[in-house]
Amino acid sequence: MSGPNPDSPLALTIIGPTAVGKTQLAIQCARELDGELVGTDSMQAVTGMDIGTAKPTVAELGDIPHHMLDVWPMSHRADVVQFRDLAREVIAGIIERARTPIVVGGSVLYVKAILDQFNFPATDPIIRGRYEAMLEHDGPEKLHKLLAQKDPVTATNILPGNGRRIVRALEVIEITGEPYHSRLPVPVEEIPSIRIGLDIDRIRMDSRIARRVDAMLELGFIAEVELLESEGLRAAPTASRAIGYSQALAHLSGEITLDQMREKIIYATQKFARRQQRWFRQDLRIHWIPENSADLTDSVLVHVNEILGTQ
RNA sequence: GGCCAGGUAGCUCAGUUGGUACGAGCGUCCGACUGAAAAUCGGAAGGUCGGCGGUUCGAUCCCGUCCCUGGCCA
Repeated sequence: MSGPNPDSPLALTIIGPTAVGKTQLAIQCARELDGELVGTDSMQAVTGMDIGTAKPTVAELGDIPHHMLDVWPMSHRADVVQFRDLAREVIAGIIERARTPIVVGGSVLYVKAILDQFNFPATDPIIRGRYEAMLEHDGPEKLHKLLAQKDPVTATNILPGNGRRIVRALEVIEITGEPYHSRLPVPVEEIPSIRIGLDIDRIRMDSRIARRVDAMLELGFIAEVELLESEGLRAAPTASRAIGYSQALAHLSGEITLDQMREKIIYATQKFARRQQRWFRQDLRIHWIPENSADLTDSVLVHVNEILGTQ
């Protein structure tokens, strides 16, 4: 297989629900395409959250660089814009080195934000904080009424119970003085990319997830959470809510048994994977390949060459 | 074998003092989604209310009987 055409730098993107084997495939593709991996996972971005996020290990990666891991301390609140800007810098660097960026993930909004044109209105912690306090105090319905006064169109696009989105809409309106336009944009590529989706059937997916959770427990997941807890995990806005970690914290404080924790983590992960699949299904640019193909990497490379050949 | 409790949506259970099940949570499916997205929120589908007989104008609810589950006693 030949490498990418240096005259038309193209990123490869590998997506799919959790635990399908994206990382492994990405590593193999990186070997074939002289690539470097770019993570798009909001939780793998956090230092110290390793086992529970199935973060690729040094042993797995070998000499393949994997960017966008461990870019945030645990106490950091995840931030799409910051992540997108960092990731785009990283991708530009890879292209400059005449290598292939291989985007792997993960968090759908992050993938979209990085690869497509995606402008986020500004944010302001003070204004946000004020509306969050109001949400806490008055509940979402009251805030929704306020939103309806300031921006009736947006109010009809956000359901009255969705406090989170109402707060953000009010924040943006106050900062910009304009309506919020809370509609997702029609995707326009910012970074040209071949998108590969790893397809998996439900039954296999569910059992892979269950096995992965058990493997995490064997690898010492609980000990990892205990360590993070001692470093302040409970107070971390994003990290404390990660699947697995939140259940482990509940177990460590005696709310649930180890078995219950295991069950809950598996369920939550399966639910998450379903949500991811629903997201991905909407993106018609994705070329789907069954995860259990005998020659997965080759299938990807064939597709890549087809695309490059037609340019 | 006897006694008690229970058999209502895929699961855990509400409920109807007899008049077409206001069911709930979870799951499932579907949808929304712009600075916490492993987040946040919404919609829909699903039930001959254990079987069979009886009483009644009418039974998921009353009576009889059978089956099943759990507990206690032998």
